[in-house]
Amino acid sequence: MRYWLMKSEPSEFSIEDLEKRPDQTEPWDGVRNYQARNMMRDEMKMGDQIFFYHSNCDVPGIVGIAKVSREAYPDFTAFDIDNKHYDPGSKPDDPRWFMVDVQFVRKLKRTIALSELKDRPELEGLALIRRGNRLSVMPVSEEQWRFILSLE
DNA sequence: GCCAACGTTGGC
DNA sequence: GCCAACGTTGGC
Repeated sequence: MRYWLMKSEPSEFSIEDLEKRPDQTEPWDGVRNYQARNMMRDEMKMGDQIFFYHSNCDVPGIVGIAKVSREAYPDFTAFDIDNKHYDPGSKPDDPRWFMVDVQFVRKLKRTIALSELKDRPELEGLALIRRGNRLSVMPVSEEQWRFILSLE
């Protein structure tokens, strides 16, 4: 099993929104970055664990845990001309963008803030805190996963 | 293939 | 709201 971190703006979709879904599952649509797409399409497997990260908010940081509940399939929002993630270059018979479904596991007891993660030498290699990083889906090593949970 | 212009992300 | 750091686009 592998570990990941996925970013979402809580004003768009928060961990609370995921928890409130009837089956607590949601398609992770709207990713329009090739690196992030490749990880979802090629590497994320059923049951993989995910840190749910809130970005672009008062206290950016890790707020909860989710897991992969459906492996990659075409992101249908790319086909919908009225959707803000519409991409005319992606066709149903030749899709450009893929997504996975994620399912709520639990909220953390507290937000582990980005500022706190940056202070930890143990997390030096974490993609999230590399300068200029803007990836919305990124891998987390098992060691990093355990260490971050120990901060909770 | 180069690179300037432009758009987006996301912390602050 | 500002702006650094990217990624993408498109003219050449």
